[in-house]
Formats: sequence, C-alpha cells, structure tokens
Amino acid sequence: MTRAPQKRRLETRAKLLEVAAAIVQEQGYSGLRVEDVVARARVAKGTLFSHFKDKDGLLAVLIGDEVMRLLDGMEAGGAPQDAAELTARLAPHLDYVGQDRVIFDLLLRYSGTTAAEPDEVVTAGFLRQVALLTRWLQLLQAAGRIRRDQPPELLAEGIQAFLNHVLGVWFCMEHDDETPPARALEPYLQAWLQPAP
Amino acid sequence: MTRAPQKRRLETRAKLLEVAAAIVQEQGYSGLRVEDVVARARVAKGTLFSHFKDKDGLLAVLIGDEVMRLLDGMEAGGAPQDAAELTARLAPHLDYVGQDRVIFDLLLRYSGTTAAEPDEVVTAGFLRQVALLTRWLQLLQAAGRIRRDQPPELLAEGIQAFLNHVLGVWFCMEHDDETPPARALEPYLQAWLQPAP
DNA sequence: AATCAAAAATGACCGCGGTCAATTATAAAA
DNA sequence: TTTTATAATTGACCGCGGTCATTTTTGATT
Repeated sequence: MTRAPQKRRLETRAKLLEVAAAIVQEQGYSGLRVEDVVARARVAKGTLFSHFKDKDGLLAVLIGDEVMRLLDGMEAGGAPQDAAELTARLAPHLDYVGQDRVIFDLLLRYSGTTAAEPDEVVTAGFLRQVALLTRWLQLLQAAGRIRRDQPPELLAEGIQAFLNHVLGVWFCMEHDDETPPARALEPYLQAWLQPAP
Repeated sequence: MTRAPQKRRLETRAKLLEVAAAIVQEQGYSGLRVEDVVARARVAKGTLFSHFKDKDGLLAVLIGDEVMRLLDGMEAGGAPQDAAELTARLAPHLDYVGQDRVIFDLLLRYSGTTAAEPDEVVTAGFLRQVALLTRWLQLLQAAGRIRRDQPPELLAEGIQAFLNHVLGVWFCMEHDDETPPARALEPYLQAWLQPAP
C-alpha cells in the first residue's frame, strides 16, 4: 500500500508544472530545458525526476492537458454530418500538433491503441479521441453518409493513421507556403470513408 | 565549385561505416554509440562529424542501404496479384523496421514525400518505394483487382500511412505475443484498396 | 517535547552527442 | 625541393538529460 503524498510534494509538483508551462509559453516546447525548469522552480534537478519519469514524462502532462482541452472543443462542436465536416473538426488538433515536432514525437510514442497505462494523461486523451471518432463514425454510418462495410473502430484507427501521415509529411519540409496538414488530410478521409456506391 | 575529396578522406569514411555496421551487427541500432565508433575506427570524434551531419546522418546511410536491399527483394518478387499479395511483399520491410525503434524514428523523420535532398540514401529509398507501389497499384487497377476511383499515387501514400501506423502501434506495447505488424496491416489494406462493388 | 522511520529533496556526478580553434597531412605551384 | 593554400583531422570542451548516495523535512507515536 503506497502512502498518500505529503502537502509539500503536491506543491512542488504544481510549481514544476506551472514553471514548465510558462517556459513553453515563452520558448515553445522545443525550447524547454530541464535545467531551466528546476532553476526557476528553485528546486534541485533530482527533484524533477522524482516527480516525472523523464523529460518526456513532464511534457506528457503538459501536452496531455492541451489535448484534453482540444477534445473538449472537438466534442462541443457536435457530431459531423459528413467527411468534410469531420475534417474540419480535426483541424484544431492538427494545427496544435503541427506547431512543434516535439508534440508530434511525444504523441506518436505514447499513442499505442490499447495502451498499458490508462492513468497517463496522454494515453487517456488518445483513448478518448478514438472513442469519440468511433461514435461519430457509427452515426455517419447509420446516416448512410460513409461506407458501412467496415467496423467503425477500424475506420477510426485509419483516421489516426492519416492524421499522423499528414503531420509526418508536414514536418519533413520547410513548411513556409505548403498546404497545412488540415488541408492535406481531406483527400485521404474522402477516399477512406467514401460510401460504397 | 567544391573540390573532389582526397583518397584519405574516402578511406576514413569507409572505415567509419564499416565499424558502425559491425557495431550494429553486434549490439543493434539502439546500441550504437558515436564514441565507440570513433574509438574502434582509431579516429577523433570531430572527424565523424565532419563526415556525417550528426549521429542520425550516419545511421541514415546504414539504414538507407538496408532499405535499398529490401527494395531489391521486394521488386524481385514481381508485381502482386491482389491486396493480400501486396501485404506479403511489404512484410520484410515491416519486419526490418519493427526490429528497432531507432529505424522507425529515423525513417519517419526523413520520409517527406517530396523531400528536398534526393542525394540522401533514405530519401532515395523512400521515393523508390512510393514509385514502386504506385506502379504496382496501377497494374492492380488495370486488372480491376482494386478500386479505380482514386489515383494510384494517393493510394500509395495511404499505404505508407498504414505502414507507419501499424509500426507505431507495434512499438507502443511490449510486443511479446502480439500480432506482428505485417498481420496487423492486412485489414487496413483490404479496406483501403477494396474494389468498389 | 522528544523520538524516529518514511518521504522528500539535494547536488555532485555520469554518459553521450555535438562544436570549434588549433594542428597536421596533402598535393599542386613555384 | 621548397613553398603554400586548403583539405582533413584532432581533442579539449560544452550542453543537457538523467542517476543515486546522502541529507533534510515531515508527521505520526510515545
């Protein structure tokens, strides 16, 4: 039986997250340095690693929170009526992840479909996204707006695949004037979900 | 106008690659340390970085070569007759990449579709794979074995997306007894290529 | 208030990738 | 052969993530 954490510990953790979030705000995710975090939090380096497994563990909390917020917005938009609307619902997520390779890498690393640790924020967010997509796809199938010959779970996972694909391509070029991920996604979703004629 | 490299330089580069390949053979890609390479090659650390941009640059050559070899085998198998056979052709590639996360990460990072530097081995391999897939898909379309409502290029890119997807999932769990990537790929390809009825 | 075991925090230390001003080898020109 | 420009190599040094034996703090118990 593991003991409940003491008050001090909770404060330290909160301080670390607060400082980290501030630094991300100022310098972006890729500008985050562990040494900066502990310095500004007035804490020893070892302390950070007793709260988070590693730097990714810290980032996972920050990014996981943001993903949750995005999912709230996505859900608030309501169920899409067709593939095009679905693409639109996914656009904020793509914009967010597309802003920094660090986000993409981290999400990719933690996004095992049936992952092991559901207590992790990122994993929870991932499961929630798949569940939401599956629900929407079911509705679209029932409405006859998309193909019905495949289970909604498979279609949902396929969408995940395309999301990561367009993001991967996005990060492979100096995206100065290129088509943003959200636009690149559309043809894939159309082809993937297209109702069988 | 850049000068031709001197003989000594070519020898050093070859030695570095030879040593690196040997270490990978013994310890796997994730066991490769720059300091080990330069020690065994009897060369200073700075030398390695004058030959390769960074550690990834070295790995890219090793991995790119292997990918090329796999493509040779893939091409030698001849054009597939249907989606199932296509899956089988891709299996060796999945097995190779699935063996070490380092390979996956590197390929993902360099796999921009229309990449900038075609002199890079990895990029060349990537372009070759897309070209080969596109050709095969064209044949399958002509034979009426797969859907014809989408351009073969889009279908080929979609396959890339699914390859990365199953690999990503694969690396997210302790793959002791799980279904290997090649098996996981099949339902996606079936659904993606299925001829419109 | 004194005691004490577990919890929390500390910071010197390590591994490893990557840099760069200084040094040495090479080959063409004088 | 001597000179000389530049190609190639060197290795001390740095940044940064991560570890762990040691020390300090906490809060329950007597």
